[in-house]
Amino acid sequence: MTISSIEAIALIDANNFYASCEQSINPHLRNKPVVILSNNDGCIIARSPEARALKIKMGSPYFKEKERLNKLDVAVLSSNYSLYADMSKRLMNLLKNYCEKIEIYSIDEAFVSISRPNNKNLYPWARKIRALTYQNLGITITIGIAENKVRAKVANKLAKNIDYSAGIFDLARNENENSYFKEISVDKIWGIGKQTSNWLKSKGIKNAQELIDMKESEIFKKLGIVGKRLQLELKGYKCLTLEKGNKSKREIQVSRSFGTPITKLEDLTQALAIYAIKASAKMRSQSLQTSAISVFTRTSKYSSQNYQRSAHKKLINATDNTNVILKIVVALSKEIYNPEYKLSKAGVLMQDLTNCNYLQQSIITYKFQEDIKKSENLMRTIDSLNKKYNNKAITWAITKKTKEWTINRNLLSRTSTTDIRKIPTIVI
DNA sequence: TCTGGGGTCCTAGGACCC
DNA sequence: TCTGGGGTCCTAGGACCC
Repeated sequence: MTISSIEAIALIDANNFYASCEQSINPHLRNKPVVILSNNDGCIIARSPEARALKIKMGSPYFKEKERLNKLDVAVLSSNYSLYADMSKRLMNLLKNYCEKIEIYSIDEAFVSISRPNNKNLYPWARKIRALTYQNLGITITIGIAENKVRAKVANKLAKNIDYSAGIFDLARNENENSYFKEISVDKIWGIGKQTSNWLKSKGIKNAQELIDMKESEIFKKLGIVGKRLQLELKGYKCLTLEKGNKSKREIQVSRSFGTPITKLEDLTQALAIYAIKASAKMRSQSLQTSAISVFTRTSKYSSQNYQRSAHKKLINATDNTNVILKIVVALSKEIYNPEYKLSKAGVLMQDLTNCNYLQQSIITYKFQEDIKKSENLMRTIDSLNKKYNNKAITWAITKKTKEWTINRNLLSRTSTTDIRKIPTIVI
């Protein structure tokens, strides 16, 4: 019989992920200030360390910063999600080889579990994956190690804040952890957002140590079970488990802000139709089907007009069929349209998702089985052609009319790792 | 002029039932 | 005439995350 070793949890994330990806495929950008813009070239969502040093703010709208960025000679790029998704896949595949369990938490972050060796020292392990990631992907990662998820997040923050940490920090290997906890402001703790941190501050709670020492009943009364779990994890108890494997999605959303606000029903319907086609393909790629479809639209958060509507439709049979979904979405779009408002954003949601491998078919529709089969084959063919020809092969006529409202992506980098035609060329 | 997108979890309260 | 209260299920919306 073996004595089971103590399991440690690490939170591994990539530093300035989007900016690092761009710098990794384009040598000219290395060691230069780089910022990445959100969809629609709206605001700044990632900065290289060099850009950070210039005090360029995260989340700041691009149009306000444009001039200054120009003056400072900062490279500005639209976000290139196919590049980031591909780099993410490579990163996660690498991590998988060096841990026992992995929960991919976001595009640039993963919780992993690893048992502590006899001498308890995980620094050599951490240094190894950090070096490998840099060598193979050109990306720097930070590793925070502790006993549970919340503390691993704290450790990761400390690894970033402490100069001599070299990107690795093991909270369980530190004696004077209170002094570290006093350095962590409450609003930097995972799970504490703006509302909660305002409340805590009004109670005189400013840092992680004070939160740990706060009366449990008071936290539970205000923050419920979520707050209670958070406090217990900070104290070192294990409340949150590692979600293993590919947990299937509960909903799929496709939504965008418009480049220019729209007022015509035609445009709204067209936009929603395009999003519905995307969402349907996304569902099929994950073997999911929807039984509840929602659409929504709204005016800009920053305009004087305030209008927001959504409409829903429940389905008797779950479906992933674009034709079926399009019909519903087009009908729903009429319900949320209002000609008096300048609409700035719209989207579709596929909810009540079920995995079609376990799907129940309603008996009423039995006689339509043949039609459904035919339709399924058609969808499969379209998906595979689009995969082969880079999403340009087949689509629905409604998407082809001229669009005045489409999003701006004026500063896109090349899709070097996912499109063979865009591979970097070397001139000798 | 121009301010992202896509998720999850939890809770309060309404509808309905007996 | 007086008209309870507990349980369940569902939904909208809040809060948070990256």
